Amino acid sequence: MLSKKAKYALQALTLLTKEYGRGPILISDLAEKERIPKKFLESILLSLKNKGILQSKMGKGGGYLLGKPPDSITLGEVIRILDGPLAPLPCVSQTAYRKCDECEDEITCGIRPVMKEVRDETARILDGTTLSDLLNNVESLTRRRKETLVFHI
Amino acid sequence: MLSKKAKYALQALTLLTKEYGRGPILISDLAEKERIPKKFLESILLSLKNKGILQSKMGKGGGYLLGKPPDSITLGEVIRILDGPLAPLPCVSQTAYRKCDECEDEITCGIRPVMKEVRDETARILDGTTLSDLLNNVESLTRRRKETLVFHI
DNA sequence: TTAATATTCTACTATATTGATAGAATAAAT
DNA sequence: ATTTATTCTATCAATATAGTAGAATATTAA
Repeated sequence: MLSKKAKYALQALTLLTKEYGRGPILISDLAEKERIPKKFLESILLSLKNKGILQSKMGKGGGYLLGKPPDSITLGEVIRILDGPLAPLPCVSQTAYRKCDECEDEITCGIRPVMKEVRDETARILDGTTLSDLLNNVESLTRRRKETLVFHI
Repeated sequence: MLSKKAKYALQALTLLTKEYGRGPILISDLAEKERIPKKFLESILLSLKNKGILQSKMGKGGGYLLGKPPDSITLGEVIRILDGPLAPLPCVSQTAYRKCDECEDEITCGIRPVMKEVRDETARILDGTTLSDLLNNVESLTRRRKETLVFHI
């Protein structure tokens, strides 16, 4: 399961994507609009900043903004920063390989190839989806709902 | 990440698959062979028994055995019992749907369709892989390694 | 029917992770 | 200087994970 940290991050980033190119947004605005505890969001945004996903400006007129174009930021990138590797076992992670501690002999482990496939499919999807895609999703889903509402009047 | 519980379960089940049809195996034998803390394995096997994956026999000559044929037990089934739903968000789980607590409006959430795809691919793989497949993996990997060793003599 | 064997049940305990908060320090703008 | 915001340090509560101890129960066999 995705942690709240990662979920909150994606929510805040979606908002920052919507406002991309229009200057910095306050933490408190993001927190209020997405109903995220402000101090908690603060630490999330800071981690994202330290990894280059976000930029920040201190003082009046300051706040947070995307550190690069939204079509160059993938969900995989963001989730790995907040929740760690996507792989279900350390021994099949591409970005953070580690031997499983219990594992005697990785080469003949029958579980590994299956988990490798899970990690590859997960990475394919999440590394192939950008913040722009996320915003497009929201917009097309919102459009679709409005049409349905009109139809029902 | 898979918990140790689920990993241990799959290791023990692989062994029980190998011995399928040859009567019950002692917890202590499973624990020793797979280097799993015995008391911990005990509780894992009990959960699997309560869900019909395993059968048990008490007393002398007792132990654990598969509750149904190994080609009818999927990894998805086992992992859900020990780690809960496969889905990265409760709102995209097929077997344990719940509304995300923070989520105002699920219908227009841009994250949801992506996570739905992740859960669908994960379920496709894990519900499509059985204990027999796991054992086949081990055996073909072991064969392949032996051939390589011979080649190097 | 008693002893031995093995699972089952109840109840803990330690450690790590998750989700969050408080307050001082620092930087920028006016 | 004052105001505005992020940044840093420290801490905290709740929950989940990993593991342990020991008594209770069921089965077999002598």
